[in-house]
Amino acid sequence: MARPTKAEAREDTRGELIEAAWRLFSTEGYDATPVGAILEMVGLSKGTFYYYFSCKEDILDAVVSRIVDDMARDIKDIPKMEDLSPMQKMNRFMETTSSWKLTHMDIISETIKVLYRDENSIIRHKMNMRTLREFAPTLAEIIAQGREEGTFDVEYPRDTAEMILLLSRVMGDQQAEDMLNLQDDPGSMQRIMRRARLYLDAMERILGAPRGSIFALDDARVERFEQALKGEGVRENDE
Amino acid sequence: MARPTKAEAREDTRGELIEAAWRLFSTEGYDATPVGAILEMVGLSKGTFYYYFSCKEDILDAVVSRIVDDMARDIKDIPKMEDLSPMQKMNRFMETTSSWKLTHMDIISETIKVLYRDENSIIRHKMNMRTLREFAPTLAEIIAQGREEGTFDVEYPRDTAEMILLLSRVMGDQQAEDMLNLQDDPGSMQRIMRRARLYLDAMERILGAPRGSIFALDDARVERFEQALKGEGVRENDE
DNA sequence: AAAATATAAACCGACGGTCAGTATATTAAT
DNA sequence: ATTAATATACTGACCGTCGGTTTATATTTT
Repeated sequence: MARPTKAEAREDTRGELIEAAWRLFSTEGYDATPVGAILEMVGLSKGTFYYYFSCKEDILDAVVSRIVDDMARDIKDIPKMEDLSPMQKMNRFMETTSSWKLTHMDIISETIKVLYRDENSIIRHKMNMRTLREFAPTLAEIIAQGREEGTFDVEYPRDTAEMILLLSRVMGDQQAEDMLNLQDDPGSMQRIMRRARLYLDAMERILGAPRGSIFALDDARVERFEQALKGEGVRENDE
Repeated sequence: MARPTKAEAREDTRGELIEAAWRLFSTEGYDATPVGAILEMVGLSKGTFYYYFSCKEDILDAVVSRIVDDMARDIKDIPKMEDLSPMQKMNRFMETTSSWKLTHMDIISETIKVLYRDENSIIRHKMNMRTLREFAPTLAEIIAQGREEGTFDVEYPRDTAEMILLLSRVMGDQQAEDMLNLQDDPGSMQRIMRRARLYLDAMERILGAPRGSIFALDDARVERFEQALKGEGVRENDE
């Protein structure tokens, strides 16, 4: 009734709470999830929550850190890959971030609906800030390498990196929005693709890279993307 | 004690509520402002609020609409100004949106601190969405005119307009953040300017416009900008 | 006089957060 | 080895606040 015996003790209570919180935040929303629901899910009582976290926002930060840091691991060592040219590293970077989303598409597309509700903009905002902080140095390094080799024509790698990241963020936002309006409007698929190319072109120009050098949207990827969306589109209808 | 007589009746109760709400949201934050505080400010009671608004979020929407629509009025007729070239219209557009911020700088810089707190991202998000919806058609029209005259080299005016708008939004976000760290770091002023130029350059490239054709950041403007910031920087210290 | 309008005020349930307490685990002292 | 002292992990009742509802009531309009 108080501290559990070693046998019945949890191994990673904090982690369990974070996981449960994410499950709830991404299905119900942040405001709509009472702290009590998180505790109910893992079978603990109110007090325990405030033993591990100082307030509700604190566990949101933890949730966001966990997700973003998970993504960050995959890209952190791209600048050190010596068999890749800066341009290839750039593409690898783009691929990795976008394919992370693709791999998690099944989860994400269900989640997007919730995450992109107005009231949940705090979740997106925290993710955005964290993503910027975690990804910008890596991308800046790639850009700096490219500048030294003459592949990119930029003055300030760090600022440019942030701008590229920010651009790809708003692209993601728009695509998410488009995907939500997908079921009825058949032309929206083309709009998504058109926009994606527009953004990719913009990034090329910003980097001063040759036209077509960023190809994160090759045909195979588009194909997979369409499949994922179609699959979801069908599932969408039986609500 | 119930319905006031015609003599003591308010003229625009709803408007008063919206104004009071904005005053509180922008100084205390959205979550941190209880509905009751808005009523207290205008001297009304709970029931009245829910007579004019269906819920708390409803008055936030009203606040946002009022502000954005106010800005939108100044730009809506730019495309029809026949004495201006598309390029000039583009610059006028940029000037108007950025100078709106400048004119309201005294209010804004105090407000920014509140608005840019994580919990208030819902306010920013709603403003962003509304701004995009209200401004994009106008900007798209200007771009389309420029394309026909050969000034701009773009394929999709509407998408490009949205992208430009989105870009200037993230620029604004970054500048706001920079301004918050202004008091201690003296180099941040230069960073703000450097970034602004970076973004303006990026927009030029996206539009396929000649280098230097967008000059929303001329010296006079920079000067005024610096003054406004300095003034605030001083006031900042006596907290 | 009836209906619609504009306001008051008491009230409700849910939620975030606090707190005093409790039982187990661990470490240090004897 | 035993005991004392402290740290850890957790409980659950409780509190204040807040968004929102409901009912009442006085005034205007029709």
